[in-house]
Amino acid sequence: MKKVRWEEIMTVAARLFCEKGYMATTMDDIAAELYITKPALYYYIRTKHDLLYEICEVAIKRLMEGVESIEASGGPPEERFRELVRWQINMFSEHGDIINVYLADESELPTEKREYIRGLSREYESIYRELLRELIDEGTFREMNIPMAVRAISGMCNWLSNWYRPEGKMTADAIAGIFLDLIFNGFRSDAAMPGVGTRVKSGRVAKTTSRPEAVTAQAADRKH
Amino acid sequence: MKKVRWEEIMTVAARLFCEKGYMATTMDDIAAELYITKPALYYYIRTKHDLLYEICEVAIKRLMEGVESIEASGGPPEERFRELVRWQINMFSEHGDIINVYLADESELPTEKREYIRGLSREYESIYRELLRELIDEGTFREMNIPMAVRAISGMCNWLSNWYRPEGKMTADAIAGIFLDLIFNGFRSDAAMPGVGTRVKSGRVAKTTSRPEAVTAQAADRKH
DNA sequence: TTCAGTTTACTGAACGGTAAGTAGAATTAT
DNA sequence: ATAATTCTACTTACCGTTCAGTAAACTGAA
Repeated sequence: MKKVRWEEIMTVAARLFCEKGYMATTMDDIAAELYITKPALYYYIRTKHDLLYEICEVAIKRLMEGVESIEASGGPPEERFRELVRWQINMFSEHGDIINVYLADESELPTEKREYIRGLSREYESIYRELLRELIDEGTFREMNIPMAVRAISGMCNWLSNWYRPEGKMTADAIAGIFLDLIFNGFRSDAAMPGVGTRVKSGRVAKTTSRPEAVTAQAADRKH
Repeated sequence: MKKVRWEEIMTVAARLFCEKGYMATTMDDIAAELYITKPALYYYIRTKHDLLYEICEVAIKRLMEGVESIEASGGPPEERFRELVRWQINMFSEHGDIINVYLADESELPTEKREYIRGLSREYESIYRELLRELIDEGTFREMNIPMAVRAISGMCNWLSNWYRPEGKMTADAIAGIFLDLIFNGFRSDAAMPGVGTRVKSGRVAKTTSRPEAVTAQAADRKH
């Protein structure tokens, strides 16, 4: 079955692009990993760029799928927001190769395909902005510069590509939990509120805290 | 003067690596930009990797310089933390090319040099962790998973490499102001606090808020 | 016999890097 | 002061290698 083989090729290509980078991976590398020759590889694909394009498309579409099903769930904004962050961070453990390739090498795509992918990614961002708007309107979040807040949150999440290891101590869910705790409960201590002195070790507000989670997690870079 | 020419070469190389990526930039590209031939370029440098290495080293060292002078200033932890975030974000406007190359292509360095650079970057991170520790100990911040909080903050800041344009509407200072506001004052609305309604809008501590800043800022990617 | 899937053998272009040579300015010797 | 020498800053021409991609022949199963 051709489809099966094609998916194997995509998986291997994504892994190698992720490990070494798109430009540094040769078609011979990919072929060798599949125990075939380079021309055999070209029997299934047209160009190297196509490979990258398919990977990026799968990545952004998988991101969108999650977003759409969360939006369709009709839950309260806060829960939808939490689900969204969890989904995005989960991508790094469930589909690490493709999301890392997408984040690192999307810029290597030929202009037209790159613009198409970026269009999808703008759609994705706009959902984040709308959700933040809802959260502000319902009074959960305060007024803020929405595009900048989205960039801050995206940055926290997407930066996982620079340190997260699936085999590490921190699970994606644990990371999402900590990040959401920081977003919803802030960094500041209750005791730091002007006025009273002693710290109340987050009385009730922050009971979704992260404390029990491992306090360390090793880092090491992805590209060898 | 040879030093002068060498600095020109570094500047041009950083710009091209930033625009097209290290791997996609050829030595002829760099030479052409300097109106000389490739061998003339090799009169000044040893290898292509050296070029990348020097750029990364300048980037991380400039980051460290700032950190050290801030630490030496002996100000209160909160002010040092704010200065640190401002310094880091300012790197993107003052030395955008080198920091972007450092963040994007450091992984292309040959093993030994890469490890040296990563050692420096670990030192840099540990300063962040220590500062967070101080902030917690003095009661400004609550107990938290420090390494994860550092990653969240680094992510917010370093993600600038994916959307910040120096010629855009948002200045580095404005961005730092917004991010610091989010970190110190959180996302959550005062009204959303359970129990009692109004919270003191952090009397003095947080009057550096971002609200008046532009609510939008265009994004577009760096690599052509 | 057919044909999907594969191989061997190759092309053309581009790459990082080098060898060898040189114009002209700077330095030294006479 | 001038002639001889050395040095800086390059150039032309090229090497060895690697790359994406292809033509055409082969193989084994239905």
